Amino acid sequence: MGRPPCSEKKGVKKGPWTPEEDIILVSYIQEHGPGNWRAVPTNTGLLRCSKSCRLRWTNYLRPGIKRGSFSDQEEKMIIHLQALLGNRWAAIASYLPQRTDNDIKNYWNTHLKKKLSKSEGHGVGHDDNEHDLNGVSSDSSSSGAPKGQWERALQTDIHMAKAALCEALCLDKSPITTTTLASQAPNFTRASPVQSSPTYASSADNIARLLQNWTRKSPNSWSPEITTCHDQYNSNSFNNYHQVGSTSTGSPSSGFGSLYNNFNYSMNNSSSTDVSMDDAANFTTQSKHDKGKLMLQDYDVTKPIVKNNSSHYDHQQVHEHEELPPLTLLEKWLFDDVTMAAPPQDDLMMNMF
DNA sequence: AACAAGATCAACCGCAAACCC
DNA sequence: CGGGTTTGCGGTTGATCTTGT
Repeated sequence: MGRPPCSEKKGVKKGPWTPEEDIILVSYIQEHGPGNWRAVPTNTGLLRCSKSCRLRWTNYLRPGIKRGSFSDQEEKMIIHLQALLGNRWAAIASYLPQRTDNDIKNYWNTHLKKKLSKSEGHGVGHDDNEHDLNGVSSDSSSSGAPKGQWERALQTDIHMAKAALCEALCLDKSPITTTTLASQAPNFTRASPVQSSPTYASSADNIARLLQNWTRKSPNSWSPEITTCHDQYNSNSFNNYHQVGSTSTGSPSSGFGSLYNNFNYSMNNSSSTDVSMDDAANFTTQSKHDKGKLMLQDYDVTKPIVKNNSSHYDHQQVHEHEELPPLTLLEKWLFDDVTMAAPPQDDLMMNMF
């Protein structure tokens, strides 16, 4: 008999998070940093399981998350990467640091799958299995996929891991991070003011924005380099949040005001700082067991390809360079529209080295 | 205006890997 | 090394929103 879901525990709440809960969680993380999720419900009094807290943070409250509709470039990247990596959303998300794996997964399932199946032509009698534009199974690990495809996907992973390592070790080369990756895409703007998602998502986004500078307050914060995007974050952010919170939940809790002041502090002290895409890309979480040491984690672009191939790749070694590995060739390929219809061949990937 | 169907997406669940003792 | 705990990931669900009739 397995462990029962945490939500089955007595007094554990399920369902959508309220703005009040978000504030509590954010406030706690602002103080202690993410990690040690098990302690979060206990220490905050939130009636949520640790898992739920972590999910809420990583998917919605974490700074640097972009919400709203996907740009064409993002869409193409996802299609490319999905073809390359299969349904490894976390790996794909690491190339789009502003997007969460959940977001990408949803977008794939709701938009791209249909789009691709349409573009594939009008029912040449293909089955329900998803295929990318190139006819490669979208789920390279699925049992139905031919062995060759699975091996190919694995080999590609290894190649890309090698590329990342190789380039990371090239100190004389100026690194190209997701910053440049993103900057090549005209529509890759941070936190687009035009939010397609209506109420709650945008309110969570506002909290995330407010958090951009929270590390300034937290001496023990795990990511001291994170700075704030002051140009976009004005007090309206919180006001919007407040409004939304009020409408969606009736009325905010009494503790809301003091928390607001708390966040306002951050905003008012953010005027001299700037944020870049690098900040989002470098946004790492501290291992609960490695306090004080930056660790490569989910949203670090050095990690994606090797996530499941750690034996091929020395994370620490790369990290010591304090720079993200360049992805020049991949970028070139990913943003090359011409190659949309032509998958990367093994020999092409091999030529990277 | 009311209802149904479809679309969207936040959140949950289960599993596996990572981690610690 | 083994067992227990924690974390991360991907698949899935279900509530809510949107669109069509």
